Amino acid sequence: MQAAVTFFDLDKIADSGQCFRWKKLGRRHYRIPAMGRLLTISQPAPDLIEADCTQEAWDQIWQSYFDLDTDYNAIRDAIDPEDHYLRAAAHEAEGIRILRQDLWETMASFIISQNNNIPRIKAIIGRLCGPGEAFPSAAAIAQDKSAAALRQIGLGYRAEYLYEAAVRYAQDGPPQKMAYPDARKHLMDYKGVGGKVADCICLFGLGLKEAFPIDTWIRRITDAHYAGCFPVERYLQSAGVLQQFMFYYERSVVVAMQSK
DNA sequence: TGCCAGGCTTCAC
DNA sequence: GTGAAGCATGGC
Repeated sequence: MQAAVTFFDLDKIADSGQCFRWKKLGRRHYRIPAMGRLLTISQPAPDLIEADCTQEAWDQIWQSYFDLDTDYNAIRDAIDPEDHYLRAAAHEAEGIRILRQDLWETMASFIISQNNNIPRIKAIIGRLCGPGEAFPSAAAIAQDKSAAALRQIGLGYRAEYLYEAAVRYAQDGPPQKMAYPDARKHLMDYKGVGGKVADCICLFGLGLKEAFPIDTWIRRITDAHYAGCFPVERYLQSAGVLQQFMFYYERSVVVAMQSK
């Protein structure tokens, strides 16, 4: 099927550090294992996508996954006109959307992400999934794995965190729908989930855009451009989107510098 | 070799 | 509540 899109760039989303299992097939062309399915999608023109799913599946699953009901142009246009750094970041990051990903996969992935780099996160998650390309459920990890087995695929000290989280999540099931402050608090009750990882889970797994994850990159940005404190109160329902723009922008600048 | 990576827990104060 | 040490691993 085909669909019209706006503010959408597959390559930028893939390179924005929120998803770790997209497989690049070519320019703006990916195989995406997500939501218990496998989608092949390409973007032959900026405002057009082609995907190998039915219209019904697109409407019911992928439209939500890509957050196509949110007006990202409006978010960009609401940026403080005096904030030149943020405006530049939003311009460079045009097309990035916050994916609404499976909650358990997001939780597990960002537990693995702590004090880690993106290529290695991808490699570990690849070994965790194995050849089947399906992300193991919490119950599957709780039953079939052990902390020692997780260490063997490179999780390091995070192995215990992931194993304990799997056991608990398999037992309790996903949390009830909660507002952002409660959801964040609930997630931080998991061992190995601190403020930053909880915010990533809120943002990418629960669609709570108030969440504003502060990692080493965002810390550097806020220190350099915002006197250590980004004005989240100005952007209540979109702070997480802007965080993602800045994260992408800063990293793209550094990568461009390194390749010179 | 030392530093860094989408940080967190623990412990001292 | 804040601050520092320790934590696995691999790339640079």
